[in-house]
Formats: sequence, C-alpha cells, structure tokens
Amino acid sequence: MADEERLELCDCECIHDDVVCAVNKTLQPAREYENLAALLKLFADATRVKLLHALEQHELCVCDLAVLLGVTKSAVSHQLKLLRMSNLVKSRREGQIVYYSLADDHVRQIIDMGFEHLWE
Amino acid sequence: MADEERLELCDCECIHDDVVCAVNKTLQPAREYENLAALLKLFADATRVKLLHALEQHELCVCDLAVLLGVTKSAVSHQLKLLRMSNLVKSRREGQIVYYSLADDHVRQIIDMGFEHLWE
DNA sequence: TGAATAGTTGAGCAGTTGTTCAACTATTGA
DNA sequence: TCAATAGTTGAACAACTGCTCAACTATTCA
Repeated sequence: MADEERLELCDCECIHDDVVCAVNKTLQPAREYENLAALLKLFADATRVKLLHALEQHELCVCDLAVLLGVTKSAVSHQLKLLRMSNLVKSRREGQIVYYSLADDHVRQIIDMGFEHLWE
Repeated sequence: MADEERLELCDCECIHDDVVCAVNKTLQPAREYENLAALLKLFADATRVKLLHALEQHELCVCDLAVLLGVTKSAVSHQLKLLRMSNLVKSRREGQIVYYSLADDHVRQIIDMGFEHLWE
C-alpha cells in the first residue's frame, strides 16, 4: 500500500492492514456520509416520520398536520421548513392555505424499508 | 365520523375534517413511529453510517473500525453496542478479537436508498 | 501466573435538537 | 381598509447525543 494511502495506526497490533486498506478504498469521501446522515436524520424523529407517513396518503395543510400530530402549528411549520429545504416535501399555496405533499418517492421507500425491518 | 374517532380541533377553521379523518385511520399507533424513528436514528450520524457502510464490505474488528473512522476504540465500541442491541450488527469472538458484521440486509437497502436520493 | 493486548463500560461534558411562546407576514372578504 | 385567519419565524429552554477519559474485563502466551 502506498504511503499516501496508509491510514494512521491505532494503539493495537491486531489491525488487518490489507482488509482495512481495501475497505477504505471502497468508502466514500467524508462529506458523503455527512450528507447521508443529514438526510436520514430527517426520518429520525417520531413526529417527523409520522408527518411524512401522513403525507404519503394525501396532501395536507399545516393545520391538518397539527391536528393529526397533536402539536402546535408552529412546531409543524418548523419541521416542514426543514423537510422542504431538504427536498423531501413540496408545497403549493391556495389562498390562505398551503398544501404540503411528498416531493419524492424515496421517502416512501425509506419508511417502508424501516417498517419492513421492524415487522419481520 | 364516530365520536371516538374525532380528533381534537385546532384553532383554525380550515381543517379538512374528512381528509384528516381518513388519513388518521391509515396511520399506525404512536408506538410504531417511535420504533421507526429509533431505528432510523441509528443511521442519522455520520460516524455510525460510515461504520455500517464499512461493514457492508467486510467483517471488521473494533480496532479496524477505529482506524477507518478516525475515532477511539471506545467510541466505536459504544456505537457497536447500540447497533448490536438494535440487531443491525452481529459479532463473533476469535480469541481476543471480536469481529463485527451486518446482521441484516435492510441496512444495505436503507443506505443505498439514501445515497440514491442524494445522487439523483 | 502475570504481562500484554482487544474490547467494554460509566461518568461527564460540549454541542445539537424539538418544542413552545410571542410576534410577525400573507391572504381573504366584508 | 381593516378584522380574521393560515402560516412563518426567532429566541429560549429542556432533553438528548456522541465523544473522550479512565478504569475495568477477557483472552493469549511466555
């Protein structure tokens, strides 16, 4: 293994140099894992994932979601802002009312995969 | 809609009773969303998701992972304990060395789905 | 048996997160 | 044009998370 690819050793002797080096080559740059974690963090809250699951069924306004989730409109709005900025939901305004819906089918797939894991 | 299914109203007039009630019937019990969020929370950290992605390639010991992730063995061990208790990874001991690997193909699927969303 | 090494654990700390409250903007309709 | 209502925003706070440190256990081997 070339010097520029060598990883810093730890304090032990057990390290499997060849395997570690091979695996390291298949890993993504650090930034990719930060982005992935940031994406999956959006599903890592019960309120938010319930909100997304509700939007799987039908587009809903802020008030509808507040009722369904049992939290204030403010809390819903804060979460929707996060989700909108991350391109997980999209919105359309009709007069005073803003309707939210899923922006992307990956949301459904990730949630379904999660439930599948839990239910088997 | 029957009284026992009626949801508490919010302070607005816009609520779409019929849609909200219909969506509410399709939702899971609160506990399911807590479980789902707890599962997906395990993927919501850059160190942990990189660790899982490394284990996709090959089984690795604590020390290997510490080197790959650039953190202490203690940090890795704490994370592995979480992941093991959640049945995302499994371990086998060989002498002094404990080898970790993925317990379940859903890990791979969730990570792949996440990367797919990010890369499109 | 005892030194060396791989791994685990608990305490404690710094940084992050989700909520509410209060004040704000946007749109409607009388 | 002004009151009513849907939604947004920023500040503040309590709860949670991931890390390191230090001390511990488990296993090997001389």
